[in-house]
Amino acid sequence: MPDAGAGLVNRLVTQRVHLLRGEHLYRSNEAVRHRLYAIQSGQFKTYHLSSDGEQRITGFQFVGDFLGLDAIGLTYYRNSTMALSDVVVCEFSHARLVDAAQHCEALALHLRELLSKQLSLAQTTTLLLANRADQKLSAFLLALPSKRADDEPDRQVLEINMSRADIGAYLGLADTTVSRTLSRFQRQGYLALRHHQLAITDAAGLRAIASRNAP
Amino acid sequence: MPDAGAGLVNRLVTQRVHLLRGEHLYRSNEAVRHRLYAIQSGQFKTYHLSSDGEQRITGFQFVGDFLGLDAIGLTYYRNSTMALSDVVVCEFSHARLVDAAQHCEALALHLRELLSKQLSLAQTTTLLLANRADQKLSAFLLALPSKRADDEPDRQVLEINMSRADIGAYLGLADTTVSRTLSRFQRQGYLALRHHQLAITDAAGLRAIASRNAP
DNA sequence: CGGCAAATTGATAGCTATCAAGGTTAGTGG
DNA sequence: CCACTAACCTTGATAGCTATCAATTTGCCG
Repeated sequence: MPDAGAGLVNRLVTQRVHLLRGEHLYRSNEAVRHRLYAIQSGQFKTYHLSSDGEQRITGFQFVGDFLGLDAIGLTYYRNSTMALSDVVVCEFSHARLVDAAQHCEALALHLRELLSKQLSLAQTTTLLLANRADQKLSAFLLALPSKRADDEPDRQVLEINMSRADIGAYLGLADTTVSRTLSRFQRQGYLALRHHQLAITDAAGLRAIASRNAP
Repeated sequence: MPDAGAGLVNRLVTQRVHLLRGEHLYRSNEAVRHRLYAIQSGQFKTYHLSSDGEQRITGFQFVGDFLGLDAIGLTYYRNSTMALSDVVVCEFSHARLVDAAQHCEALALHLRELLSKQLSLAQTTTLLLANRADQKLSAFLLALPSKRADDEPDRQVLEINMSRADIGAYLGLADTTVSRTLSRFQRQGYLALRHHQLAITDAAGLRAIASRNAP
């Protein structure tokens, strides 16, 4: 959030919600509670249930991302949002936020830009439609929020709390293909993976894979 | 647009823009003109240019869809928008729209809902990430806006102004695969295709293809 | 420690990208 | 109005990739 009304925004936070790994913030077909949520720590996944019971992952959300923006005009939630790790979110009342925005043009502008940015981002996600598995996966890994290692500039560390099956459902790949490709990336020295910790050791190499059409 | 201020909205239209097939409404990296556009007739495609010059289709837009919503907070456009047929769009000034929304809560609500709906839709597009070509293509065809034939209830007629290559770039398929799959759908009696006119003759069959995971 | 879910890895069949060759459509210029 | 050209579409053959099935291994939680 911008400086323009940090105190104001803090007064709009109705509560801080703690969830454990596996718990839902809301589920599909529940009545919309007209709340917005900002992720303070942890990771989420949002998904639809298809008619045959399969989960279709629509996205992963990280620290700083907002949840609930896509439910603003709705009566029932259209997707389910599950914590992939223990998480903390700030809860806002949408009505009070709108009310405040009426009297603070800076806040209103920020809200519009936030929605527009989310929209732009959701559309860009289409970049994941590359046709080869290594392209999808390298683009996916590079898009994840990561922390640069202090000592090595090209080494980026990040947390992968989602399962291989989740990644596959998101990218349109079988979980075995995700596992295979990650293993191959390790053998080829692009990354190191241990438990839920992933370190990208050759970001330039991954970018090359993600962007090349023909080898 | 809702009844709440139809006259008001009409006064916000700065002009009607006519474009020919192949012309651009705006291009990537152009300065944002702070306009919103509502499609009155025709079809558009929006795309990114990847580093190697390939077009990545981010979406197709049809009558009633809005353009420019994803550029609200930006200085430069992040995608290019091209007319796939002769088109007519209504141009709005974003600033004047925001100004009017300040004094008309119904309009403000409608705008928020519009953005939220677009966001929800952009996320749902992830459904196109199915792993088989016939699933992608059947889901794609069913999502296109169509007119029901008056005489036959199960027959839906729609216009396909985009090329096979465009569809392929959107779904993550080669253009030959799109062509092949469409041909097969015709042989199997799911649809009839002639020039840019497409008729879905067995929507239920296509839905079955789109939703089944294993045959 | 035991049971279970997740991850890895191998073998195989099926699908799709690629390369290549006509055929068709649409748009251009005479 | 017609011929021509370029882009688009279709279709075939082949190689490469991925889904699937299956068997282990690893890690997690009670």
